[in-house]
Amino acid sequence: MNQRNHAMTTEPQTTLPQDENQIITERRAKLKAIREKGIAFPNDFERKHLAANLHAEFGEKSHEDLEAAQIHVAVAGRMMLKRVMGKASFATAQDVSGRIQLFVSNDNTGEAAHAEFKHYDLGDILGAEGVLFKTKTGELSVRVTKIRLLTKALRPLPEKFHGLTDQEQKYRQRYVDLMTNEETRNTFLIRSKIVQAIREFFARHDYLEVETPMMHVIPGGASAKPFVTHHNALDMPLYLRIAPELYLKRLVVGGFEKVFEINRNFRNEGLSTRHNPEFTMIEFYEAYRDYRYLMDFTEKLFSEVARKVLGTTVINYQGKELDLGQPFHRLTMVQAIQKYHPQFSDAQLNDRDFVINELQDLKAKYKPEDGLGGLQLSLFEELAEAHLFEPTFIVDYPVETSPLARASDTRPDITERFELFIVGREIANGFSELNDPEDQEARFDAQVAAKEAGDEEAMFKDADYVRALEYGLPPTAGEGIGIDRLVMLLTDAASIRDVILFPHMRPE
RNA sequence: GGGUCGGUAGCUCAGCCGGUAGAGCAGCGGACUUUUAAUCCGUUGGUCCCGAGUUCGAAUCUCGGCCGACCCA
Repeated sequence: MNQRNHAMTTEPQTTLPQDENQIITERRAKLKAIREKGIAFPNDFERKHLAANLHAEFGEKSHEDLEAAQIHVAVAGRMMLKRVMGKASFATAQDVSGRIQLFVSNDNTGEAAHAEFKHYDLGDILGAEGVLFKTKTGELSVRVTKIRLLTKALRPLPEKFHGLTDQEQKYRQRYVDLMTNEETRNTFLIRSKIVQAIREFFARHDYLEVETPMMHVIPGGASAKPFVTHHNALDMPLYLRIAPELYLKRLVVGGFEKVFEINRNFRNEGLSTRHNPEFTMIEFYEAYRDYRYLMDFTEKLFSEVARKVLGTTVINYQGKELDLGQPFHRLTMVQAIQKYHPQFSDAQLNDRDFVINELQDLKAKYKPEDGLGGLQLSLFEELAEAHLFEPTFIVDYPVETSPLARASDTRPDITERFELFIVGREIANGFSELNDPEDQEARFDAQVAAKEAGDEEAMFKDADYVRALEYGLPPTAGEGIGIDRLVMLLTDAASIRDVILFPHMRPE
């Protein structure tokens, strides 16, 4: 019965425009001929060598040394370039590590095999065996004795010199982008190294890596609109998580005193060069620490990751230089506003009416019901945020916009919270955690009231989370870092889509 | 949501003061045994994003729409 239900649901499907063309037709005919001769997609070629390893090991050897050594190799890869010259040909094969040149000739490969090779197309995947040698110009190459077509490519590669440049196609058909653009491959190699370096950092600090639910009954831990899905068996709505925060802190309650999770969050918001609906965050929590410790810890993390991945802490972002190895600036919101707008006095920026006036003059978005802190935050976002190019911690966030953060002991209207801005973008958010269950419950109630008053991004009340706090959360500090934005910074990427393999796109 | 730019051959792009579409690469055929985006000769290939309007005639001008990139909110 359930199966019937499933069968009756509409299956998502994609239909691509009819795009057969002369080239594809030609290649289909070639494939048909290959099928008629035998196995068209063989899987018995034994690849023994990678291009980059061969260059590293034998690239410096002389022509004579190579001839004397007679090094037999078996390489495989996609044919990216092809130069046919009658009785001999050159081809460039690309594997995961790089490229190696193949020399195919009547003399070494045989006339029949060479004749067949001439009909191979750019993009085809080849396997070749032969002996290493150096060409006249000194390029390490394989003098091919055997060559086979392993996979016929039916679709042509983009133009060989410019590669794929159309941004939309680079995102939609990332596989084509990856096979043609070294820069794209490099971006995602760096991304992988960044994540690896982060894991190493946390492992060395004795953190436990955990996985908490992606599907939440109550979406919590951030102020954002969630995606909704439906659980059939339980017949109830579920929300894709907007943050793992509340679950990670439950783990600290349970006694895992240092935890982190690197995974996706989902926020049902617009798309931009800085926003993708699913994005990767690391969140981490450590007991018996506060937000000041986190700031120092974050500086260490960023400079270590940069040094490991790029070999330096000095990075160039969109033509401007910054150093992740220097201590980051630390400013309050008011100080940050004054840094770029010194005409405002402390008295003015602490005058509610004055701030509202400024916001109105700037035609800025703000919530009129906000207290001074919330209004200052709106003004900060309007006047200062985009200018914070060098790493800067902004501190003293108002209680009303920080419902999970511990309030200051000296100023009850602000929290022990910071956000880190680099190149004008928010990249991290951390605070001393609110571990007073009664205060937390009151803050949730205030959020619920705001939601009922129409604030779609206000938080839901999570009663079990309050119950967990009632068992006792030790004093704890926690932080989230946007991995995509960090990768943008370290790969000099202008758009978040450039650092996400398959960014969200409107369906074709 | 607003602004700017763009959508022409498989790819990279010309053509856009209206006269019915071009180059390079890729493909196909030919020459060429050390090329490097090989070169040379020949050649196939188009829903000029979609729709409407203006006009004798629209890739080109006008309007509407779709899609994308960038900037702004």
